[in-house]
Amino acid sequence: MNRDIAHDIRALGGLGRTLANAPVQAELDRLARNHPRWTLPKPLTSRKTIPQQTNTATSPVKPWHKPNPSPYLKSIRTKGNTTNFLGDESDEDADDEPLLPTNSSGQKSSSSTEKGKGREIPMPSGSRNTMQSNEVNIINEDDEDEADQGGIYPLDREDAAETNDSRVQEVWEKKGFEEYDPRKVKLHVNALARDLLCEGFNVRRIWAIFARDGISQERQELHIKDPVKYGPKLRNTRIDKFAPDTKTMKKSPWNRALIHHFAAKAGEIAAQCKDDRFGPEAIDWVELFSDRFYEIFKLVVKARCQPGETHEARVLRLVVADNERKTRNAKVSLRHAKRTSRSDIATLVIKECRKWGDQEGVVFWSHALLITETIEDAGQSEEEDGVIDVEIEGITMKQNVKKVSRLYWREPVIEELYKMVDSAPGMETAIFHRAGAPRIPRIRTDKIDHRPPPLGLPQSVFRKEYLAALMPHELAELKLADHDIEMYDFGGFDPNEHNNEAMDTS
DNA sequence: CTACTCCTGGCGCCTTAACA
DNA sequence: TGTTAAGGCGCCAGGAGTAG
Repeated sequence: MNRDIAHDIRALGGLGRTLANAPVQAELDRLARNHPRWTLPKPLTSRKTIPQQTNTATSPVKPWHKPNPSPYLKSIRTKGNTTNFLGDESDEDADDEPLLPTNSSGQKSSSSTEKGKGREIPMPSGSRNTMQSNEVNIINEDDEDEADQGGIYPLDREDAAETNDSRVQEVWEKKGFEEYDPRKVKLHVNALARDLLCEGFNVRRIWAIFARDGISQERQELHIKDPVKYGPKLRNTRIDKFAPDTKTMKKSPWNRALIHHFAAKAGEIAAQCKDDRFGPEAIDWVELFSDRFYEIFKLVVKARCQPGETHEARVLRLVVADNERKTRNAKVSLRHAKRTSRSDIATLVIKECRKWGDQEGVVFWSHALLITETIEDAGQSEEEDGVIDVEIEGITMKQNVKKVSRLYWREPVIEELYKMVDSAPGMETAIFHRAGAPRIPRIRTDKIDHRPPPLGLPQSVFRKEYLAALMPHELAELKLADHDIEMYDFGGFDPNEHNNEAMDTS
């Protein structure tokens, strides 16, 4: 019987793919329904009726994959409710004053004329590029020999002429059919904007744009005089850096025209998309590009030499800031990974225990799941790299370990619980197929992690001494939840004592 | 109070090394 | 060769802080 289960799960792939299919949300829904039975009377109102069909029980939806639409999607419903008479057409081309009339026409055929126009604009160094407008497609195909797969656009030469001939459009037109997925819309929107920006500034990454040269003063004066002829282009373009701070940079007419030019192109590409990957809602491209450019403006200002700062000091400042950021992100990622994998593990064991008819196992792992999803990412302890001495056949060697710190507000039995949860994949070989690299050993230390707890937690996940030591206003600020979770003392507890026939610990 | 600024958390994707 | 853990990278977005 166990062999069948093992085969069944291994057929899905390795542990990673197994965890990906853990129906955590479905189990949580079940807990929301069932769990209070043990400690509370039945709720007065049977609120959501959750179907106990198997399709929801096997749905891989995870609670941390909350529906999180892009902030640049304008919901049709809310818009219709509030200000429908203010004009729904404002999404594409209502921003007329800084917008270039050339691209608002939205014609693909106009690109050749714009291109011709682009060539006659005096460029500081790009006059050498005498590419014919007819040949652009051919040249592009030569350039794109490797780019059609991953959407990577080959970089132009440093001195290439600016042009409105965007290759992004062709690439996105060639993308295959994709089903409409509300959760993917944001990814597509962001990806299109990213492609346009990287192509426009001839960089591989958006963050590199800040290091590009700025647009010249003369060109900006020309732009003021004739915005149509001398406006920003889509490719090999520049930003206006003549500003002391981000605010002025944002107000620059050139930069605003740039934002609207990119936004219009993105809207055009999205409108011509053959499938529904961009969804039915209007996309506020101007807002999106404004935000992206604002990031670039910040980098431009931050990367400048501060008064009295040497070049070396500036480089050091940027490197240090970057490293700090990386360290922060690493910790955040780690806590999230801990939480998701623990919830996945608990959910999968629940599933198997149910198959085995192991009711105690279901209860145990339901508790683990409930705890984990209650305290979420913030309730996971941090780790830091460390080295310990281990003795192997009388020889001392260094071994890399992870030193796990201790959350100062968390109820200590949760740590005992997590010790068991973390060891489960190693013991439950029938469920978890462990191939590949072994985990780095975890050493629990007494180092205290003083991150504050998240708000709205139930009282029992806190260490009692922590709560007792709080000032009344501090306690109120925790906004403790109305409900509570039954806690169990796992100190010295062996979960496998009771159900050896179900747990394959050998 | 609103609008803007920007810090920090979140997350998808990738690479690398170790192992079955 | 395929799978895993682990870490890094790059981009994105929520929301706290602050100026007006």
